[in-house]
Amino acid sequence: MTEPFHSLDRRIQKWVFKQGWSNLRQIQNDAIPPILAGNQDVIISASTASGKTEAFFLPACSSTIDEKDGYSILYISPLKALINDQYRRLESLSVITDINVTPWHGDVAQSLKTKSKRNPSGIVLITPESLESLLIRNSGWVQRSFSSLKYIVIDEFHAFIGTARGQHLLSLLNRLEALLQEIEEPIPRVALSATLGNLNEIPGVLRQNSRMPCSIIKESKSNSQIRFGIQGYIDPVNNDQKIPAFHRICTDLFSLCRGGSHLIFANSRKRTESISAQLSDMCEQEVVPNEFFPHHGSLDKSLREALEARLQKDNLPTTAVCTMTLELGIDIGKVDSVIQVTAPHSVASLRQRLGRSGRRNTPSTLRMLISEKELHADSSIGDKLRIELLQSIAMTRLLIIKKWYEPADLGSFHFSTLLHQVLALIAQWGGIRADQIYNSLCKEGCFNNVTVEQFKELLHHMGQQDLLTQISGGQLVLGLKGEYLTNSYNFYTVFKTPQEFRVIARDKTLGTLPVDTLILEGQHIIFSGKRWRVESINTDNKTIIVSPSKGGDPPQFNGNGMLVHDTVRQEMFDIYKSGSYKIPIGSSEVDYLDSTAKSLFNEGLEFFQEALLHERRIIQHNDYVYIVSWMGDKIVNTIATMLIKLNYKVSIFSGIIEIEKTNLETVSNSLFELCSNNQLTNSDLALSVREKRIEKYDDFIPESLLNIGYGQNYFDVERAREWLELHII
DNA sequence: GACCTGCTGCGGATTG
Repeated sequence: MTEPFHSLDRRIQKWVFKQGWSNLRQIQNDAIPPILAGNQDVIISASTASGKTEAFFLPACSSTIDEKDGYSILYISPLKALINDQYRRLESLSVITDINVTPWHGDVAQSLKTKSKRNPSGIVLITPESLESLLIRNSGWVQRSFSSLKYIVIDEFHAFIGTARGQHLLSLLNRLEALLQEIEEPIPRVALSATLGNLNEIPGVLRQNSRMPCSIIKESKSNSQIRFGIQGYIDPVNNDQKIPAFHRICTDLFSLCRGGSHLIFANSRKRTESISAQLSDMCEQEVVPNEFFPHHGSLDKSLREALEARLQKDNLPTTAVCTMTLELGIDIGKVDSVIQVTAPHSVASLRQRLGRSGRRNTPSTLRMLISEKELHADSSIGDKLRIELLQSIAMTRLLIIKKWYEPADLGSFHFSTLLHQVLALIAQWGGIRADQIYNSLCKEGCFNNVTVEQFKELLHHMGQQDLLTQISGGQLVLGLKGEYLTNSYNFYTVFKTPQEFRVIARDKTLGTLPVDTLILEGQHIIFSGKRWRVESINTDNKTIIVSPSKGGDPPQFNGNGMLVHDTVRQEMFDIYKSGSYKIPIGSSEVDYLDSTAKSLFNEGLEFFQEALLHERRIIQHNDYVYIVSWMGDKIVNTIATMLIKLNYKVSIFSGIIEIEKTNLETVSNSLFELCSNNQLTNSDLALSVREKRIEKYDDFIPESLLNIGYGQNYFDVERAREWLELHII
């Protein structure tokens, strides 16, 4: 064992030996000195299953092992399932070291929480929402029982960064630290995370005021091998004659996956259901036991857990057809291969998915199955360019050669979450002055891009809606509406969830469907990878009763789009410009496309060259004008919305802007005028967007702030103008 | 043309 190991407490060393470990991993050794020192924040950045959790807990437990009064370690996780996993893993350590471990989330028995409340000590494993409820309802107890807190550790920190829930978490950390103010030194924050695109910016996210230095511990680059390939499919226009691409994809999936252990990522719950039902049918036709199962967020927990256990046990061949639910940190072991059907949405998520495959001594395997429409006289430019295949190729190259992935977007205002935190602070203290709220949340806190004027406007608007009211002496207290919101069971989460129906078969809950899904009695549906007939729909208790049947289609689940990054579109352009998708390794080139994908690529390339797209960004076809910018969706959205403001009829397909009933000259002149207007801002553009209420409390945000927040998230006027000046004018 | 996450205290019935 190495030098750092010997600085751990003897009881911790004993536990390590009992695990049968002959050595600590590199990140575990590296983490010991800064965590034992206890005078700095630490970011541990490494892939899934690399021993990050132990890297924190070994030194942290070592230095707090004899603390018996109050909690010493606060562990925060985005998932209840992860808390349960960690609790199991810490159990043996807690037996040897006599450190209490308390899981604390909505599913944990009240009795267990009450017991820990009477005698707080050791480690608490909690969700942000449960911590919020403790701060609002029990802040006095929190102040006492966390008064000797030594560490705050956040698991899966990458899952929080840039999101409303992440902003909530940061605000909670600041509020907790403010509550424990008698402690002179701030409490070290430790973030455990998957590798991040902009790692050097993360210390500033973890703590906004830099009151503590931050060490970054990074896993050294692995030399693991990757096998990858892309298979193309042509979806025929005339379905009577030829087999649809979907069926050929399923046939190939069946032969690729049968008998092994695989994950199929299908990008939407609807497609996940279709594919898994089709593969199950094929098992039935071949008279073999079914080994294909769906996994997504609308399926009941019991079904998902059964599948996770089956994947982990490894004794039965199992393929999960899944959404991002199997991208996260839940323990399912490693699989033989990962298959992506349709183009991935981001390189970052593709990377997480790839990390799920590759057993000991075998390379990670990634396959992509991409279908494109057969061309006809009226095919769109996007189809002619074979844009989905091109995006898949670009993402593969960015992941494998350039080792690039999207950095988190850190510029959002999060007004909805700010409003939530204003209410939470007032609820926590009973009454508090406006300047105190501003200082704690904005000036010293994580909403530091919000100005005093914007904050005043928000408070004023909240007052008008009876969310809060000012009493004599200047204190703010909750208004009637504010009382109603904060007393609701639903208040502790900052993210929005739709109303849902429960789907039940033979008294067993299969999962949930959004209330606005169009489902009728007697209809046949696919759900949970099986085929059903809808027997009855009960709107009072929000249930749908189904019975087994044949046939049916999966229901439509709703969702918002996401933004493709500039770098991905630029890579797509570079590939066509250079004319080759191959990856140079040494003096040779790796080809990873099958023959269909290759001919699809050549069709797209041919159109690119014929249309002179290597030098033209704007083209005309009949009375349509197209802008092919090869830029990310923020810039595409900005240019499209600028044109909509000038009353053009505009639509966007995969980053290509289509303008109806016009000509090149007219559009170019308009764009020139737009560029000469230096006054136009992102918020001005947001004015013409109708549906801007996206986050949970957006209904209570004044229109002006809504425009600022939306503009910041979806537009970039400055860079769009730069691009237009360079390429169009 | 997407996905995911989480949440209380109390009253009343039932059981040992």
